[in-house]
Amino acid sequence: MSDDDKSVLRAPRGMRDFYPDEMAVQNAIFSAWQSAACRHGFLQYDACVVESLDLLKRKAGEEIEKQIYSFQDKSGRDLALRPEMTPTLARMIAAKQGALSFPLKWFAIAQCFRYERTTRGRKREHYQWNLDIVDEQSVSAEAEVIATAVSALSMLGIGSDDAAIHINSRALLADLLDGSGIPRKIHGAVFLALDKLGKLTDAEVSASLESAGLSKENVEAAFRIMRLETLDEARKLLGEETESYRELLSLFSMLSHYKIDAMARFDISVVRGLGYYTGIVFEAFDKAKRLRAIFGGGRYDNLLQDLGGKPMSGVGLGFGDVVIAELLSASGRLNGISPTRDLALGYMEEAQRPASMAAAEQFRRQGRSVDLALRNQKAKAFFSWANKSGFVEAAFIGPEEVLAGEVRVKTLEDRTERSVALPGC
RNA sequence: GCGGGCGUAGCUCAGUUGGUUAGAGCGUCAGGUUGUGGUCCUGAAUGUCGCGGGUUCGAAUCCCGUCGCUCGCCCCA
Repeated sequence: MSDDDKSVLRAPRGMRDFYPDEMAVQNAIFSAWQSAACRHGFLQYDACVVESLDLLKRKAGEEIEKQIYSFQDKSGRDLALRPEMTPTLARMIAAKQGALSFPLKWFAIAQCFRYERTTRGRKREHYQWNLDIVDEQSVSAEAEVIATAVSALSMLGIGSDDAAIHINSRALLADLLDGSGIPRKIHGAVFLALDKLGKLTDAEVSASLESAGLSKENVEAAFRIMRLETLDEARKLLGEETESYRELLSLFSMLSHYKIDAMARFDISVVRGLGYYTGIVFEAFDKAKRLRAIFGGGRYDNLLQDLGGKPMSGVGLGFGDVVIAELLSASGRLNGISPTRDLALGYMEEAQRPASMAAAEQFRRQGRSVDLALRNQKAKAFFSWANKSGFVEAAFIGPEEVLAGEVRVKTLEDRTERSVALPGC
């Protein structure tokens, strides 16, 4: 086979196929997302995967723009595969802002595309669970969104031993920086430095801060802020209880009422890259912090007005399928997940096919999932196949069964059998 | 965009300082006589050794290029 022949057998770079075993895992994740969202009163929506490039560009920086899968349709329209769901959500809400009742709680499971180098935990295509609460000012929105995500994690077997939610507030950071006399213009540089703190040496970080325009005193102040470990320390540095501080305090209190405060912690280093976050931001990580963020999100204030809608404050959360699948796999929680195979039905001779079909139909009316053999086969071959395919039960119909009007249904795991009457033909 | 590692059977990999028809395990399929699976035994199929070029009497092995995969960095969902 030549190179060309082989490459046509592979999915394009960064894109994924889901064979049945992998699809079962994917379904388990989707179903956890879906039922957690429903339990928390979110309504599902969906939208087209293709968006107008113009809409996506409004929100994206130059760097992100290069990573958008864009193309022209045959009439020359500039279109793109959506890199995230939020612009679409904002568009849908802005278009019907007068007709919708707020605050609204919506969720979507959206396939998103990003043209970039693939790495561990990051493909060019992924599914992202999006939770949004729009037009609610209070931190109850943050609490609800976080609690919903935690609920999904717990359905997948991930608890406080495995993951932690790191919470911060951009507003609090801004207050702290203001209080230290660091000009607004260069707050962004400090946000960037926070992200680098573990990766670069302190000397390198302070050098980059200085080159961004911070004075020596500013850099020292920035380091005092970046070293904060608790909310209480932050309050002391602020010298007063700012609104941003009280919001965080209130959020932690709400999380404790949901009994998920064990998973939550204040973490000054969480800033999130996305430009549109304005208030509280959060990210969930595996305990060992070996993987990328499991989910992340925060409060945005300007999203709707940027699209020409009425200003509304919202909270959003994005939870991708790739990292959680890696975490589940690393912690051995995928072992039990495989395609559901209920009852296998086989028959010895072509003559038993009609009776087998009638029996299959009877079981199916009872709501069972029945895989009826497509051709007759030997008993040995049939049971061997049924066993390795992971069926719960198997039944084999030969002349004797048809004559007796009865078939033995065998439970494969313990080899016990029970008799079931065949329907009359 | 920058840097590291790796491409041999469906999968995991051996393959000695270049030397005959390239191997193992797992998996798959078929058999071990009469209609019941996980063990065991026997047998079988499958590779232009990623691709192209070069060096050589001779290349899976050495060199160059290329494509692909992968892991970091940058950035970010």
